[in-house]
Amino acid sequence: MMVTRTPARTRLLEAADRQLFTRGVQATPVDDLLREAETSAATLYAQFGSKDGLLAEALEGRLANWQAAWDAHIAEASDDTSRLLAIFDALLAYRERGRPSARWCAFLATASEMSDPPKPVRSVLEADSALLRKRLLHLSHPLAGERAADLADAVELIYSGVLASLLRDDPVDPIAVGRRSAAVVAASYGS
Amino acid sequence: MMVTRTPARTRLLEAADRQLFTRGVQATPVDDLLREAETSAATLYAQFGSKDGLLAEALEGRLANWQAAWDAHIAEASDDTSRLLAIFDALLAYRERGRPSARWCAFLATASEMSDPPKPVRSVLEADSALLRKRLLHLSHPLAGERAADLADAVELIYSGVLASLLRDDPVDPIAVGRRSAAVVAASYGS
DNA sequence: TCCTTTCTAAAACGTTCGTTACACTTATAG
DNA sequence: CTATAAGTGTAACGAACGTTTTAGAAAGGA
Repeated sequence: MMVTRTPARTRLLEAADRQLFTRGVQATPVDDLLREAETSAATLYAQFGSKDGLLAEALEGRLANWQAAWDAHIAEASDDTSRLLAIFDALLAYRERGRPSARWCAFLATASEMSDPPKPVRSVLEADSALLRKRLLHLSHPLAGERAADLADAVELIYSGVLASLLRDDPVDPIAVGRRSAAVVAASYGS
Repeated sequence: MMVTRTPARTRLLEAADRQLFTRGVQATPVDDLLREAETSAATLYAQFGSKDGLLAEALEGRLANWQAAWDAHIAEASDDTSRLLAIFDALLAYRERGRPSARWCAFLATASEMSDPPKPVRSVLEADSALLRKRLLHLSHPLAGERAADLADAVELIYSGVLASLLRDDPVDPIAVGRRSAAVVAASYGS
């Protein structure tokens, strides 16, 4: 008799989310994902078509979770500046919650590994960058007016710096450093 | 009769520098390096021991070149602030000069690809991070005094952000954005 | 009961790739 | 000339890995 449990498709996505972005996509063999998900190769290829297909859906899940977390922290913020800086608070909460672990950023890591990603993967990567840029631009407008694009560029760069700093064996907390720097830059637009 | 030409060892290093960091380490087969270097597998393994050995030496070369370029731009700067910001000018010159091309940063890309790099590779990566941190701390001191470490952390993060931004298909010029942001942050320490 | 769908187990295929072995040539030194 | 060392081209090995295949089991609905 088979115990009712979460479907194989979900287990595969969870295993992919946990392994692909910590060990690296190329460094993680399909067999390891199958072992953690306690399923078989046939199921994976029936559900996702390929390893890249599974990767693409795992990235979509990350994007959805991140977008929701960011949303929540924007809603909690009380003034325009903290709404712009909410991205750092969301990142802090996102990483502290044991949720999906990763060495640094699943999207940047994937972009770094695959110089020419297949279409479904590329779409998610572009969607992530687009979301980042669009939201920061929107949040920058009340602070910087016509110069919102410049402020948004600066915050996006600092945010990417926070993520990249996780790759170096840096003792300091990059999220706090990034938030402080972004606050200084944002304040310089408030004249 | 054999024409005297640059030794096979040098050609291999040049080929590695040109291919490993544009296509990715794992994505570049040894055979492609051999083809560009116009040499044979036996020579590579006699000279470098392994593909990772060649990678490590290629990274060492990058580090030496980058250190020299940064040195030169620090020497050219006239005041403390431009000495601290010289890292961005050096990066700009380093990338504009056709020299060694790369998708973003050879060191961060390697760290991202290899979750547990072999010792010689790890050494170069750590040396790069150490050089970055040590120099920025030294250059921050005349500007921020006792708070030099904080300023150095901020500039290092922004610098990493510049590099990471090259991974996104960002239309804006990250080096200029980073230099401006770093200038604002540095100025905030000048009270 | 039969059918359909989903899942499972295991083996095998085909490819790619790092690495090594082998036989041979060239350059330099004694 | 000869001996030694370094370099070269080719081929092959051996392992890892993504993917496919085959055959069968479990579960639910008509």
